[in-house]
Amino acid sequence: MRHKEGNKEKDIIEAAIKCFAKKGYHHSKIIDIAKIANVAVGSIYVYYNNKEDILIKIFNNLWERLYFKITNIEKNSRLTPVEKIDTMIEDIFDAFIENPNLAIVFVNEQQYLLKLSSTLSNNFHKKYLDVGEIFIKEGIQQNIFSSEINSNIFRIFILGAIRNLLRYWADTPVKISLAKIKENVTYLIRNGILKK
Amino acid sequence: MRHKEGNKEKDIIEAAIKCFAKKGYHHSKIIDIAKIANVAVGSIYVYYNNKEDILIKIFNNLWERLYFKITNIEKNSRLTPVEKIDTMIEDIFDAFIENPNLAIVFVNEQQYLLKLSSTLSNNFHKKYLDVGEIFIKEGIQQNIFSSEINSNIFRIFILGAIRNLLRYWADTPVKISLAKIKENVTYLIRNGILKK
DNA sequence: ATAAATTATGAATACTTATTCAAAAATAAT
DNA sequence: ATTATTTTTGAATAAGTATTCATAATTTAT
Repeated sequence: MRHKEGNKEKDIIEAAIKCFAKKGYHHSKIIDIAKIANVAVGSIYVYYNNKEDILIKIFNNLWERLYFKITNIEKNSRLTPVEKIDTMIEDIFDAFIENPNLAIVFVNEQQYLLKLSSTLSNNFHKKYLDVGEIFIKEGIQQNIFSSEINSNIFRIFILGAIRNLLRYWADTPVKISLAKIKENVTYLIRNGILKK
Repeated sequence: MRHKEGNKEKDIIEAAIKCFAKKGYHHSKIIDIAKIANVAVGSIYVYYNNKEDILIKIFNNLWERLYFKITNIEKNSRLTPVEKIDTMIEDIFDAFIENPNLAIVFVNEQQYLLKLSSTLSNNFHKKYLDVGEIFIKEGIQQNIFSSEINSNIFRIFILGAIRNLLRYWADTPVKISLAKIKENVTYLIRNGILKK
């Protein structure tokens, strides 16, 4: 049996991330992706059902990795709720440090994808959010977080804030360091803007 | 000279908002918009240069209105920096209360548009952000806000958070009231999650 | 009432682009 | 070396859809 030499499947998905980041999903043409990946147009359809399928797989990979990390945080009973949220935020930032293009695709196409991915069987994105909400509830139960906070609203609040910052950072990586952003986010979440 | 009876220009832009909200910009067809607006396909091209032009005008209208409001806040010297930010947040939420569809279009297409609108002459969006940043700097200068906060990061942080909450709210208006969301956002920005 | 000007129409056009598939190339098995 | 199997290819196909424009309808002016 013939054994594949290169890894076209991987080449294609990496090319797609580059292309989607640069032009956006809807403006990326299959032929663009093929050129970046150095394969023929037809080859893409050997490894993926269609264009949408590529995007779905990009996201599923990402959320699977993040879900793996958050379950590790959850298992670590020595961490306080504050530390859990800090670590969770750190993991999200870290996931994008190695791949700014992925960050851009994430912030731009995530919403479009939610409509499709909700039908997927292993929805790592949903699972991830559920664990995140548990952390907030723990903090409130343990009387560490203010009980005035609605955990659902907070979850959406914080993810939106991070997403927007990542987009900004990914677009202009020179202007400000991700470490600085991470620091500010952690501070703002803990203390808000008012001076103590 | 002939005088227009109805207002097709307005009908079209309102139909476009509905359609973009429901299907997304890229999946909305000109013929869809024409049907909703009760006009012929050709009429759309009488009032707008092309499909993109409609989207650009939707956003320009929105940011123009918000810019008008924020300049009024700026002029009101009796307000403290905290009150200014509170009012600013309130205005953003209010702008979408009357038109949930506009909120959906805003959160979904804003990013795609930034690439185009940056070339526009009256960029109300940019002007708006600049005034917002002034409020933060005032607060830090007057020693009311923590000086650990980077005003640029905060601006992006807070707008991202609001955008994400609006999207959530617009998608599921029954689950949670906008008033409740607004309340939580104000609280979080002031105090963070930690109990005092 | 007629002409002039304006506004509205939608079938036809032109263009883009995702997807297919028959054939070729590359590799493995005999 | 020959055959079988797998992988790759890209021109051709198919489908969709933004935009145009000649014509019609409507309103205003004379």
